[in-house]
Amino acid sequence: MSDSVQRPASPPPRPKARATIADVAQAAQVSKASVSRYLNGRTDILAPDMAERVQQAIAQLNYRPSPMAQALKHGRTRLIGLAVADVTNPFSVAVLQGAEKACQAAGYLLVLFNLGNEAGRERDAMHALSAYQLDGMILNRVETSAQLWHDAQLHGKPIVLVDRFMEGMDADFVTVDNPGVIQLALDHLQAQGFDEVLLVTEPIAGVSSRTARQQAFLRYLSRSKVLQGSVWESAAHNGPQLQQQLAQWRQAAVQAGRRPAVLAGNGVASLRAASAIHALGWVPGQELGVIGIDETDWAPLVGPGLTTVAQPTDALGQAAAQCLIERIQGKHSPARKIELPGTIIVRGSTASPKR
Amino acid sequence: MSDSVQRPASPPPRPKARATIADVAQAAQVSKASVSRYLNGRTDILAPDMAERVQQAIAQLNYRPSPMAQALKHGRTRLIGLAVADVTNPFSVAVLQGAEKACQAAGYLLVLFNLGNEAGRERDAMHALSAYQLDGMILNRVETSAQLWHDAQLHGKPIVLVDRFMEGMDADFVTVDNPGVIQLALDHLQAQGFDEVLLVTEPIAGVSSRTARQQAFLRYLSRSKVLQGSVWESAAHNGPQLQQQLAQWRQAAVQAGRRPAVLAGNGVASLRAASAIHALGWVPGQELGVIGIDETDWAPLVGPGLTTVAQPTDALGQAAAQCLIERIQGKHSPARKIELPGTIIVRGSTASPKR
DNA sequence: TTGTACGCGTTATCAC
DNA sequence: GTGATAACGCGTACAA
Repeated sequence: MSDSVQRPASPPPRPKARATIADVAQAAQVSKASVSRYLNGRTDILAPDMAERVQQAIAQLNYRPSPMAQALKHGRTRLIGLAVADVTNPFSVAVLQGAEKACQAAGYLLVLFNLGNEAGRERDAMHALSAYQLDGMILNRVETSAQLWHDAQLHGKPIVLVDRFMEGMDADFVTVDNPGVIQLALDHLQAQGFDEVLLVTEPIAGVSSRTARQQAFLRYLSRSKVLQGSVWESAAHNGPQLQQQLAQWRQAAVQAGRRPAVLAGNGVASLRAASAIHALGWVPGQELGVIGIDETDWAPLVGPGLTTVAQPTDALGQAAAQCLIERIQGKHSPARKIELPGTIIVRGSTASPKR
Repeated sequence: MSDSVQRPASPPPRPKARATIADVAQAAQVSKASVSRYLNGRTDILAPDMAERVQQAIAQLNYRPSPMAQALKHGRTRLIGLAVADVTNPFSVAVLQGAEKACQAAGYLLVLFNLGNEAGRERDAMHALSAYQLDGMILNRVETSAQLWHDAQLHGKPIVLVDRFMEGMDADFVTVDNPGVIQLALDHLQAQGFDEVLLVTEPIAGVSSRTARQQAFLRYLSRSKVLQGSVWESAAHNGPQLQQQLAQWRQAAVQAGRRPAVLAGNGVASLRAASAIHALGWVPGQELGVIGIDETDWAPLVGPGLTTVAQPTDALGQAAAQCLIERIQGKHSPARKIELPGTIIVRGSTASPKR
């Protein structure tokens, strides 16, 4: 077992260690301070030949400063956290991509936390924020109660909220223009000749984006002369119930001589609604109109294609990240709310109903 | 503009700093060393009353040791990187979830890198591996040429490959059993009465998983008495071309009195194939059989439902992470290859063709 | 212009 | 048993 001997001396476990600033200094025959200055662009206070030697030593040793050590020194890690409710939701991934771009451009590294819809893991994410000294955090999901994590826990680290707001938190908030999205959808349905709309949404449960869409929906209805509608909350695993509800609702509408359409509140709700419709043997655009918020890969494929209102996910992610980075860099201004418009993509599922 | 004044003094920007081990020591009236011992569970070498005081001080100050400082000390960060070719691919996300579970259970934090199918960003990820002193990395995509990053770059950090292997790298490799998956699919097609199969795959381009599936496909055909087939590589944005190819191929098959089916090589290929079929006005299971590797959200919704062979994504992610963690903890053994089986999910798209 | 010395938060080694 | 102290890699006053 001679290979299990542990030499207690300095470099036993890592065969090839990273080059340090000291190594560079030695190779270039200068002091660590000079190397540091070179790295920080203080070349104006450096003799050209020294800069030259340092430059070569760095290249030769393939040296990169250690962000960890830098973090220890002045509290910044150039790490940004992104906590999403559920990576499984394509919306989250799309926002991630946007945020990633902005972070990369600004020299930050994006760290993903998947909260998996579990409240407890949100606390973990907050702990990680301070433990790993992340410079800031983009938060997509959040317990609906604001009090749970006091700002004191953040140690002054900035936070930007995406998609879901929380009353009583003064943090920047980036979201799609929910009333606008609802209006796009309902204007379109109305123009196509539908007049009875069912909003299928995930359980509202205090989630701000769902509340906002529901309220915009109801407000639109209250002002419309022709549109009527109602709301159905579809929980996780009660597909049959949704299916039954859809059947009853449609029958009543048709018997009343109305033209029914379903509006799905987001991508998940769209999937549930499409599944229920599929299970009933219906075809979107045939027995009823269908429109969904959130564009998805599969929207063009089901039936004659699903009409959707796409969120500007990439822009949302970028805006959130840029917003956060400004805060990190010390911008002091009252909390902002950034609202971006959605875009309608018309397909066959909202073809004008036969009279 | 009085609020734009910058105080250059010490604690202006961060109002509330984290508690340090020194704070705890002072509050508990002991030395930092004792606190450290307490934290590392050396309570057997600690006077009970001291332990008590330290315990209280820690609770009172809400103290947590700084992973960064620990990293500086002994090179481990308890951070694991996961570099995926493309977060947009649901397969990546599913693997991520599995890996996350295992990491969480072992007290590691998973950091996601989205390579966005760009070769350059893979180098960035490798740099981050050493710069942020990640303890290891799970790699999904990799430039097809192995030499590009020499092991020297890793500074002895372990790497585990997922889904895509690279010749000449001795790293652990976790993958679905590709020949088994192909066999499941073709056995099923044959049993249903199909005898002319087109494998639609993303461009092979040296990607090991695609190569493996293609080879297994061809091998199966060469041994089968009834099945014939061919391969079509579908590139990113040439939907029309795929569509045209499908039409020609099917017509030839039918004219020869054969029963055609498409086998899509992964989720992305499934989407492309389904789109082309949709654009041709065909229905899966009607004009031709369709089966896809990778289960997707939308598989049940298109036509009579798409038959798929699901990869054990969660298990793949977990296995990869566990594997890596063993390496991190010093396990020395020759590089392993872990192969997990797939599962077939039969739906209407592979209904027996009418004679 | 350049080098020396110290501190960031931890842990490990040594004396006490 | 316990406490001072030296490192880890880096930035930066301060001294030269």
